[in-house]
Amino acid sequence: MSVGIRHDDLRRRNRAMVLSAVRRAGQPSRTEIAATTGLSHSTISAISSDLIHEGILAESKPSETASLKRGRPQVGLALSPEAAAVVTVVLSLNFLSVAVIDYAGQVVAEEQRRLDTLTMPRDELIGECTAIVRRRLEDPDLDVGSVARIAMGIQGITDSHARAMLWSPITPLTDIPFADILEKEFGIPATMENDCNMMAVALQWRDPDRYRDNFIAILLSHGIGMGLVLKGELFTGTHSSGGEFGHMIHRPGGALCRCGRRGCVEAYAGNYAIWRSAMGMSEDAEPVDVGDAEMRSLAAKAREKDGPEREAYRRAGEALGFGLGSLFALIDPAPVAMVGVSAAAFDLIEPALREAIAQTAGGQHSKSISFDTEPNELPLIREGCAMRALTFVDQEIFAPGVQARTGKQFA
Amino acid sequence: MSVGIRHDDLRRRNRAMVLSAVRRAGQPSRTEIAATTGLSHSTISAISSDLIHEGILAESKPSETASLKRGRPQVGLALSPEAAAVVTVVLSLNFLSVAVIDYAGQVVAEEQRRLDTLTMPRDELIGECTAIVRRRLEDPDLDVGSVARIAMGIQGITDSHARAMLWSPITPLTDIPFADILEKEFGIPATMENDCNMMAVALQWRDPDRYRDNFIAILLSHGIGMGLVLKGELFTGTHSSGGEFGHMIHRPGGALCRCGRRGCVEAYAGNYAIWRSAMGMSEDAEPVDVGDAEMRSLAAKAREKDGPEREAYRRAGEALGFGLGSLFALIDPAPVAMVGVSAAAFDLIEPALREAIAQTAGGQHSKSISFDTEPNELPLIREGCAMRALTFVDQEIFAPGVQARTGKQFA
DNA sequence: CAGTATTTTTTCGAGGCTCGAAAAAAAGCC
DNA sequence: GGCTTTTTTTCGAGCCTCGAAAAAATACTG
Repeated sequence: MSVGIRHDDLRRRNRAMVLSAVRRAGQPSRTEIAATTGLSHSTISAISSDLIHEGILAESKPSETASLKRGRPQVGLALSPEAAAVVTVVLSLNFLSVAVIDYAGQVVAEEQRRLDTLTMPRDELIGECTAIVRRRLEDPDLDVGSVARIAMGIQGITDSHARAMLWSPITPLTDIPFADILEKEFGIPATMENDCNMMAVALQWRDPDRYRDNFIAILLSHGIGMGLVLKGELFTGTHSSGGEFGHMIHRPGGALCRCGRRGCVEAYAGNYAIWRSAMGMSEDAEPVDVGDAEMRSLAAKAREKDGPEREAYRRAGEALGFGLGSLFALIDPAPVAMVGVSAAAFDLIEPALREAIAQTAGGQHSKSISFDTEPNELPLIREGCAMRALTFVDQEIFAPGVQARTGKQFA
Repeated sequence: MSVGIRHDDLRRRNRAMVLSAVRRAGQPSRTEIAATTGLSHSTISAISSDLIHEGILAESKPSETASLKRGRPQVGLALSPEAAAVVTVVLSLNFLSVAVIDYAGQVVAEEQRRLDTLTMPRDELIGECTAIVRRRLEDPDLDVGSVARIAMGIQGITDSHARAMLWSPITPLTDIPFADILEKEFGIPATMENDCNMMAVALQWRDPDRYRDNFIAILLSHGIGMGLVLKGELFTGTHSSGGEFGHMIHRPGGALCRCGRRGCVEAYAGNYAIWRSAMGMSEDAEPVDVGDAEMRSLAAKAREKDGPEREAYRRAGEALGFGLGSLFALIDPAPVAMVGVSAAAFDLIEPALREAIAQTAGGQHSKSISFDTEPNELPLIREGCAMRALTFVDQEIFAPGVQARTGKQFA
């Protein structure tokens, strides 16, 4: 049951609102903030004065176009970079990447590392993750505010509380409580996020006009993943991280999927599935890892001439189309972003995909569905993790209950 | 962008919260309301005193068990029946039913009518709907507060603003703006709701323990419909009313569906599909209407001995299972209520359904998924419409901005 | 049966928040 | 340099919620 609004919540929520408006708009003036939040000028003045005194916001020079206008120039408000910092950790197949990001969202330090995730034992994998974070945090050159949050992203299934990796294609290991591990190791609140969800979060910040209330981010990589935003909010399941779009059933009893079941969308559209089909292998053949370079040359071959390679992409498009069609039957069509190495081959996938969608209930407006492609998923995932961590700081650290705020103010 | 909280909103929201607590709990005392809302006793005292003076709430005798306890007995607060009234209109195949309901949720008048919806011309269908409402409203015996809302429910697709019927299986007519028609005719705000969504709303009120945050209501009738509640809120699409579960693709290119496409879940699990299959007709045969009595005797035959009837139900279960499995891959498993005439034959459907789910990604916890059945959909739909209309009154009429409230208070 | 204990509800003053109006500030314009 | 325009701050008023204390209404106890 939702809870009543107490009097103290008022200021707390409006503080969060102001911070959110500044993060979104970049350097809005107090007047602009008043307009977007619907609060009065006096309230915005009071809140921003507080935030400036607390070192969370800073006044910046008026924007360059300001000199054209008549009256008193607007003073832009910006996030104070040194107010806090966050750390992002992205663990993907054979690759680990960490970044330290200031409160204004700028990357101030980073480190990347290749490692063999598929064969690494549990302790070693965890050890690599904590070690790389420790190196960045203990770097004497690092000059940021106190680190307030760690957000880790991983391909696979995470639990619904964003605490643990339950299963991932990058390692045979399961149920690693990364959030707890990082919190215990560094004493900093941490979360474990699903990669596709972070892609969706990043898209929402990168292009809010296109990706606002309802959209879908699909990862076309070794596996097929999905991040779904509905009504402006990330949709995550009640038990696990999010939609297992790749494991919707395309053909009951069909091709063998990495998950062990048959007929999943991924068993037709994952890299290994496209490869398997292009090589003329059986649909029952065990999934194998295919490198990005191989996939790119496969796509080149498919573009060159009609043959089993092109047919493999066509079948991938068909599977994705039926999957999307079923999804659209449930949630109404929405913009789609295709991310990952096979998104670079979307020209080979799109025709069959559109044809399949058109045969489904969700395909009534199939022509109006627009697709965007982004071949490189890692920057998106990192960006999503960063924004996730930063908005947490905005809302939970810098706009807490009154007690905590005054505590900080006079400490 | 979400908007800041203005000072006046505070009281408005807390009033709404109190009304909601009373509607949910029945006859809670002020102390109980304070506990569930988290507001202080003084605030609850002030708000409920207002609401009582405005005639919206009334004190009722303490509950019978009160006499056991020691101190001052709790005074129950109840919704004042005469504070307002709402009207529900449910239009289904060959059947029109209207009820007038008081603010406390009791039916105070009703009328039902058989009519031939499939052949009726547009004007006549609209005319019947407005006429039956007019008769109930103008009945001199009717003794209720002013009617504040009309909620109409219909099987089929409604637009996302709950204003119009876009398409319905009960009539060849399309795009009837019932909400506008009713508003214009009676000067009372009206909405046009989807039947399955209303079933879900009703279930949430009937059994809040079982149907709270995430659950699914599936209508097994001529067509297959779904009402979906996620995070405690009805999920409706952005363009149309809700999930077209029945038109998810079960077998690409498969059996002919009423919608004209092929392979939809409905083309295997709708009454007409079960009938078609049981009678040994082709999967391409045109869908025909099958009466409830025929369906019941079909189910009886299927229970009696193994044969084409039993096989037809088995195939229906398989289609429903794969559809549910795909859905659960996206949203995590949740309790399911099967409603409608074929829900009475769920014993015939369930084994194949569970088997199909177990083969899908959503089926990991398939044994834990629980099904409930309710053969009669009409009472549920009406109840959902009633609650929808009443909660609208709670929130929009009795907890409006400050101006309107004081206006009402002193008028 | 009167006094005490217990629980619910109301009252009352304090503190905090937002708002509107007016004032102050900071420019460009003439 | 005065006037206009726009932004920002200041200030008093009005609400709202809260906590503490008081009042109300009952059961228990000897």
